[in-house]
Amino acid sequence: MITSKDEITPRRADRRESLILAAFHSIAEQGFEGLRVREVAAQVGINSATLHHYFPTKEALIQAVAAYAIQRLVVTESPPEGTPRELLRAHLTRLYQQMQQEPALFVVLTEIRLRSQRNSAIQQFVQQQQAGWHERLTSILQAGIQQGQWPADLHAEDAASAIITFIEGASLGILSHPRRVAQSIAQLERWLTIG
Amino acid sequence: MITSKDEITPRRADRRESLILAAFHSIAEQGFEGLRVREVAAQVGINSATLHHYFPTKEALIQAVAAYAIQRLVVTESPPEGTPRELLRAHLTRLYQQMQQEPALFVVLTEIRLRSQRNSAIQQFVQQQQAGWHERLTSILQAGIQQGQWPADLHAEDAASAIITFIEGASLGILSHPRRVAQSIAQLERWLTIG
Amino acid sequence: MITSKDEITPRRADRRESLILAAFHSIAEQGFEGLRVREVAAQVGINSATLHHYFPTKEALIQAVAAYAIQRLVVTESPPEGTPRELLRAHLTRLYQQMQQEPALFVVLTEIRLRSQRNSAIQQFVQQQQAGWHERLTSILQAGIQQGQWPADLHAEDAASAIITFIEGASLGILSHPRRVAQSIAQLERWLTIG
Amino acid sequence: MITSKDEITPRRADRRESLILAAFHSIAEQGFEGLRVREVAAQVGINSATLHHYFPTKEALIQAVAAYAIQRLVVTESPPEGTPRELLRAHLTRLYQQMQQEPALFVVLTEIRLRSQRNSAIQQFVQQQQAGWHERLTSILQAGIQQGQWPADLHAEDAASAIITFIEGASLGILSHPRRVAQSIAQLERWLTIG
DNA sequence: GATGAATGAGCGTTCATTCAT
DNA sequence: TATGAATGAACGCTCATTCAT
Repeated sequence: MITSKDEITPRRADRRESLILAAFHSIAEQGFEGLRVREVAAQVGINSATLHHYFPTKEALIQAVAAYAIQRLVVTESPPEGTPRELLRAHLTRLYQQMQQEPALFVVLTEIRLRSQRNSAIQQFVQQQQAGWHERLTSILQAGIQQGQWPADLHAEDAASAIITFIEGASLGILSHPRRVAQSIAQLERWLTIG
Repeated sequence: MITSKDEITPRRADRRESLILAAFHSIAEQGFEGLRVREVAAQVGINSATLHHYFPTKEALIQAVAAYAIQRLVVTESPPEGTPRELLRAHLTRLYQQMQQEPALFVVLTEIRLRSQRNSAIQQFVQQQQAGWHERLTSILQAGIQQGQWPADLHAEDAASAIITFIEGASLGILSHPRRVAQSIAQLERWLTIG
Repeated sequence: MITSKDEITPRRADRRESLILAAFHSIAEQGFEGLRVREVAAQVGINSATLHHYFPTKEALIQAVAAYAIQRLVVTESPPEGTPRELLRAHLTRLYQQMQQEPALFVVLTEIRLRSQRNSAIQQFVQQQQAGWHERLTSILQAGIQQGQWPADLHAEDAASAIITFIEGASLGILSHPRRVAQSIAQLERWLTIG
Repeated sequence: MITSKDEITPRRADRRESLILAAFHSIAEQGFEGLRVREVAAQVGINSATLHHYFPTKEALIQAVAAYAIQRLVVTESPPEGTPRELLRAHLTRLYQQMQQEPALFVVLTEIRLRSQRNSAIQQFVQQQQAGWHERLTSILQAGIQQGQWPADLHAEDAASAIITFIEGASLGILSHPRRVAQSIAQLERWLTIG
């Protein structure tokens, strides 16, 4: 027998997620500047006072969106089978595909990156993600160097940093300059001799 | 002999500039989200009503800041003497120095880039600047290819795009991840064989 | 049994009405020129932000006041028993009594008449009311002519127009020239041979 | 020889008049609500600060407009030749013609009438004008009664009041309901047996 | 007399948040 | 949990008026 109590928790989680998604899309379309608690609540079909039962403050909602967006960008997933070159290629390809399929995610991520400079809670998310991402890229590159797929004088760490910097630049350009981003990715792959 | 009339125009221009600068720093520190006309006016020591004497609306002030910031980032300057490699190297070095000396400019530029996706007036500024920048990079690279400084199979346009994408990523990281940006730049210069 | 739900709507309606009344009196005393939403809200004992809970804009409040004032001036009521002469007499008497009892209503109505020249929403209210009023007056007069209470050569329409014009002039004078209005009404009734 | 001093006074008077006219038209189009000192000044081609050399306050300008408008409506002019009936007929005809030729004057006069209820300075102008007007109408009517042009039981004073009330109602309707005003005037003239 | 610059006071409106129900 | 009502604080902006030049 299902009591109402059994349902409350999943319902609560569902609604939290709906609110995060609604906020996410608001930010994608109007930036943090245009984010309105009332609007987010309305999109989910609830009163804005009710939203505060799920997120005590607007800031809490924003943090949840930040966590959600960052987790959406899977850059430290468990590596599938493949040589380092294949892994790196797959990594970039996957990111670029995601950029094309849901540019909104990358717009939001850039908003978050900018906001992280003034918001320590968000900064932590970002730092963590970037650290893991950098580590993973470095380990792929180092493995490749050891296997002779890249020259021994390639700086694995620097190249990892460059890839991240690059992807962040692409995130910023994907919506307004998609062609430039495509060219950039192609060039990056050539430099990494995985093109 | 200096009459009062001679001074009136410069004074007005001065105050306009002061307001733009104050707004610029507000945006650098708090983003567009945190930009308040009262605060900007106070920073300059005037009443907010007086600010509207110089900028009819907040939006006009924002556009002036955008124009100012974009013009500060000189990426299409008349080329100094040098070979294409030297030119490109100087270009990147100069940008990186500017990033270190005034990271605020790059933070604001990123804010502007983001806002340009929702503001057509700003979008025009950005488009124009990016077009000029891309053109200049391409011409440097093509000249270098012709002179044999870069392999003939280097895609000048793609590389130019990659450099821009890259610098935009660096702009986003310069404040919170300066080390990563430094490594990235070093790697980019190696890829461009100008390191 | 009265549930809270039963009460919510009347409460909301009550407050709306209170606000309309407060705005009405503000207009009566200070004209549209002197109407301040903060003041209206304060008169009702609420924050001005709360007023916007009931009326999204000042203009919406003004329209509600216009509708209220026009509806207060009942000039197209279902006719009570009586001959056309009696009806017309009762009509004028009633209007004059209302002028004396609540001159504020007529002041506000004049403000509305003036504003209707620049405000199409209000213009509609006014046009509708005047059309209905004119029609009713005309039908009373025509009935009277048919019954021989007025000479056959009386222009029912013209007389109806004259009565309306007359009442509007009286509305304008009732506060500052009550004696003149009294004399005017007396004279009008004599001309209509109902005095 | 004409010195600049000789010219200053007439120039000053001219400019004052221009400003009054500009304010008059502003009020006619937008009411007192929409009257802006800056706009009036701009219409005359001067700075709003300069306007304050001619009228110390907005209120002073408004009073000047009130005086101007009231003086424009000549209702106490020295009587031309004619019988009382002819005089009264000419009086009404002239007013109606003026209404058709420059309805703006009557709109402004109604604004002034309304404002006079809250502004003692304007109230004086209005009272004075109305007193003179009423006196003149009464004397015409009384003369006519004495000469047998109107029945002896016509109340001269009441009829004078009625005419004034009537014209004020017509002023309010001339712009939005010209047909109704025309019918009203025709009816009034019939009642006065001057039609 | 004329003006550009400046301002204080105030305006209508917004919005995240609180609270009684 | 859900909400309508309420609010304080603030926002961008307006405007008559003042003042130094």
